[in-house]
Amino acid sequence: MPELPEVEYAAGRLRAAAIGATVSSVEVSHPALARTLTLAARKSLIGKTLTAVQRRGKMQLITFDDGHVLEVHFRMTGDWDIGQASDAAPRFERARLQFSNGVRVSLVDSRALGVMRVHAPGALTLSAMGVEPLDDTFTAETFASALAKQSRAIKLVLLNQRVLAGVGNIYACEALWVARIHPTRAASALSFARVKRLRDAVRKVLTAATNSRYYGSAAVAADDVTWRVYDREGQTCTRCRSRIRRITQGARSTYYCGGCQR
DNA sequence: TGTGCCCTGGTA
DNA sequence: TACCAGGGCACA
Repeated sequence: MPELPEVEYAAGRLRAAAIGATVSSVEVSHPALARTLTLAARKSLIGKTLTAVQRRGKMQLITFDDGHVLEVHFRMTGDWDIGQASDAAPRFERARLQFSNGVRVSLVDSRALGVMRVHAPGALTLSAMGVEPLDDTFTAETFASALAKQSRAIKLVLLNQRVLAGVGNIYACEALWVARIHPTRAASALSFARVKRLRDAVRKVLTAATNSRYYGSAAVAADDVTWRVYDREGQTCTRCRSRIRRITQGARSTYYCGGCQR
């Protein structure tokens, strides 16, 4: 599922295909998406030229020459399918942006949980979002300060986009494994040494995924990368040979090693 | 702070 | 055929 590395990769593909191109049509083919990408919103993009694609957390912010911003969140199963106008519609196509240069950008999203919405010039505010984990501003000190205010389990805090923007279930599990931290530990109870280890681990797993040829979780489909703990319930930990366990936190599965994550 | 909802393809 | 997966949000 798309987390920070996968969204960054998708944003890069969109940049390469559509920066400088002008929107000729916007179509929506799923009622759930039409609730946020309304007819008026779709019309507001017609004739506008795409000038930038930025990523903030798991969001893509697509800016047009008049200042309108198209916000896109892939949620669970979203992705871009980029091709030509003449191509057959991809499977699970939920929305389509057609550009005057012939490029077709389709949101494909099997579970249809993805969100697209348009913000008028200057209307978008992102102040509630947490720090970007790959930014230089994400230090052990700032992380420790943020965690000190959180009494909830560290795994749940890692998923909180107001604390850390872009980390999802997979990389949260993986980072906790790398840092050897038990997922149910209260965030505020972590020592500074553990916070530092976790900060480094988050950056390590995200950087590794971003640098991977297959870009993180996309590689799972290609069978080229296996996770250390995620989706490995009952299997053996590659570090200590203990059994990988699965628990539920916040209605999501958490995988961890019962031996080396304390 | 915890739970349920939105969604639907894949899996048991 | 029933259930599971889960990001983000509303609500209790």
